Amino acid sequence: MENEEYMKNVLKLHKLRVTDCRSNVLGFFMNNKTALSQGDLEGQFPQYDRVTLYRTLNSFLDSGILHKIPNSQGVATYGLCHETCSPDHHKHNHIHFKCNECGQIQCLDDKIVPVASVPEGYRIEAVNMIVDGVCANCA
Amino acid sequence: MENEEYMKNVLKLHKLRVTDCRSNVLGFFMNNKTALSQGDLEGQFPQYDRVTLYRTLNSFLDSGILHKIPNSQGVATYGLCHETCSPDHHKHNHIHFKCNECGQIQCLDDKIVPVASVPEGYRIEAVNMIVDGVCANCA
DNA sequence: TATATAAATGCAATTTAGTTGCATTTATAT
DNA sequence: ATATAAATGCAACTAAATTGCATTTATATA
Repeated sequence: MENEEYMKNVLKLHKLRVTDCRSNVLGFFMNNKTALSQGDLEGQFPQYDRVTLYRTLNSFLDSGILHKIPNSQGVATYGLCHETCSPDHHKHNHIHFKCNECGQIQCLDDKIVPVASVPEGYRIEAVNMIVDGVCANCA
Repeated sequence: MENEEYMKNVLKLHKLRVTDCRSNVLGFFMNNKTALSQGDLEGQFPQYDRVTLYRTLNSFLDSGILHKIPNSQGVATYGLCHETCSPDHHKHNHIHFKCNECGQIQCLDDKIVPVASVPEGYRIEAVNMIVDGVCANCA
């Protein structure tokens, strides 16, 4: 378990009120190397209402603590923002990796998304790269 | 409207039985430059049951006629496979573009996904690149 | 061309993910 | 210490997708 004070500071820095739910959820993300879903939170924190967990995720999204990871449908997954993100300007130029064996989704924070090419007249606002395969643990 | 015979041949080539629903849905995809969702099909084909449309999409996915396009949640969208795909080996090395104005999702068939880099010991099986921005029509 | 059969369809019901409204509780600025 | 704006819990609801089953249909083959 990470330092409780540290969680509080992160929340305050993002202008969020400090509550038990937020501190614990943030700590869970910090101690996890993988992306997490609403379902993961429900499993970990039965003491909090589903709706509260949804709203916690959304407040973290809005404040730039988490980013949503695109996938091929199903459940939404979220990853910690390691770069400095503001609500309306997320910068996630790292690659996301989904292991087809264990199902876990990771942010490859040190793997930069390569430059994308689009047709004449198109404007790029964000680029996401999702790699599917087998992680080192499962290989 | 495309040639009815052509649709039938495509279905037969993918070892699918030829039905009205499948021919019409396939034709709709062929005449559309953009990716389509279940909802798009329901709007276009009120004569078919929702469940039938779901199953049509899934049979097209399984047989390699369509591929699923990753997104940041919401509804699933599907695009025609232009390369030759088999059920378990889809090759979609083109970039997907989502316009934030009109909401349409396109397969940029001639824009190749650049090479991804992953950590030591990771194996790559598929790479998806999704670009968000504004298309030429909306710019 | 007729027919057996495996597959596709339609309908009802269910599951799962996510959202909304509202009363109550709580964090925090003063 | 307290006013108040925000967070929580609960119930109800919406939307997306799935499952089971009876009926219909495509198609292989006799």
